[in-house]
Amino acid sequence: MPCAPDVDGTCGKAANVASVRVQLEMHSLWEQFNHLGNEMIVTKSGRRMFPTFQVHISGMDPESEYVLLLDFVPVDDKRYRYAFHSSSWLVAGRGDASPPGRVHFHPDSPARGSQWMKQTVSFDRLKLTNNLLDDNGHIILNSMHCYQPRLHVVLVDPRRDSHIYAQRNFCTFSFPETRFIAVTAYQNHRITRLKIASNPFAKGFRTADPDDCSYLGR
Amino acid sequence: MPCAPDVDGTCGKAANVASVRVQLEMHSLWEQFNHLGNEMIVTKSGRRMFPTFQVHISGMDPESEYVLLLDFVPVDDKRYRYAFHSSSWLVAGRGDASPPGRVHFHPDSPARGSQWMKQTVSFDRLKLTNNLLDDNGHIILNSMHCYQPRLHVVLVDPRRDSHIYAQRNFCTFSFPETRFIAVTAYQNHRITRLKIASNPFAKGFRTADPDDCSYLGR
DNA sequence: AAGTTCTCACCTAGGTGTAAAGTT
DNA sequence: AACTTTACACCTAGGTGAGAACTT
Repeated sequence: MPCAPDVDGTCGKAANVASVRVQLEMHSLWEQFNHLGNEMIVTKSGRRMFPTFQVHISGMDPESEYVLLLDFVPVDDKRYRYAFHSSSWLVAGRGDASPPGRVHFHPDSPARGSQWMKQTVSFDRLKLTNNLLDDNGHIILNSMHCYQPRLHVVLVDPRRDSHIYAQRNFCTFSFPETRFIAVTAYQNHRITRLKIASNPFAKGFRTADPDDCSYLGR
Repeated sequence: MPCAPDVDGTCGKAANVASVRVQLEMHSLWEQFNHLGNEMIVTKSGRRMFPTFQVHISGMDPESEYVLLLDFVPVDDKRYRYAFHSSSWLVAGRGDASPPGRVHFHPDSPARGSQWMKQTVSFDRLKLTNNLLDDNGHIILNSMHCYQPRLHVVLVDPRRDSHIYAQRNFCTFSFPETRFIAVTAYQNHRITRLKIASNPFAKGFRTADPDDCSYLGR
């Protein structure tokens, strides 16, 4: 289902951002992870997300330039722990201090609307880290905290003093099914199994167990 | 040795292109290949160059934006063939019709001078093909013809009507030691041996022969 | 005979979870 | 006890020239 922008950017210009629509790719895979309580590994050197955050975009002005970026907002101010006996996440106290807030610019930015719209936009170069001192430009997250990824679409306004209008030139998209808890090691074994079953790079850990293929939904 | 631009772009602007200097990386490796008569494989699906065309750039305005691109000019209007008995290239007649002229934009283009200058700029994504109908954007060359790669540095002028000044906004760099003959299979066995000795992806063909390491120059 | 295409084993480069070891 | 780090085997993805097969 397409997602309408959280911020309405209606204004009189030929190219604005109000008509932009964004659809999450691999929606049903995200739903399966979200249903189990999704986890994403963070490491010192940085770890990719899986599933990858990928979207299909429509409604851009083909000739105008846009910048796409992703950030991660804490869902709450809590620290979590996993209760193995009940297979569930419990609140373990107040959240730790937020690490330096960073954004990940899609490496193709800036690009024209026609470029963004003609194929799936994939944020597969993005990496998550728990290293507060990271200087590779990775996204820094607190382990055992819950995060919501957000996509921002920014119209590059060629006019001088465009900062005056900047508030009208971007919109934000948030897909609740992409929420996850950052971890240094997987807690829920069902998450581990679904990652192994669906991530091509983990094929070496697959068994002949047909349950491993259940994510195919067929 | 830095290479001064072929085209002098002196003009009164704060940022121009006349002061740009470009230095070829892996110069001594290029020299060794050039000394033997360099060959580059072309295939239907596209083949990387080796050595890779890499440069170090200085003299740009850090704040201005530049586009970098590579093209390949025929050195002459001749077709060559390799004489195995004399281990040398001979003229085999007039050159074939030139394929569609293409340029390869460096994928980071456009970028600010500070970005281009802070590390080696590598054209390792560029691929050479002999397929006249290629639609992957690869550089199309005639096999058994000789080519000279050229680097163009284009200043992105933010002023309106910048096309009026466009002729002053680019310069071209040409390194004679990067010249080569396009082939579908290597002709000179010494070129083959030097490629195997110096290209990490050909390590599987290396023997214990110490000659294979001669390119190290030690 | 000369040049091109194709498949292949062998690499580089780097993304996986595992299990043991380390840390607090 | 709870969490993090590290080395590792096993993958994906794709860049090599060899050599056989194919084309003209």
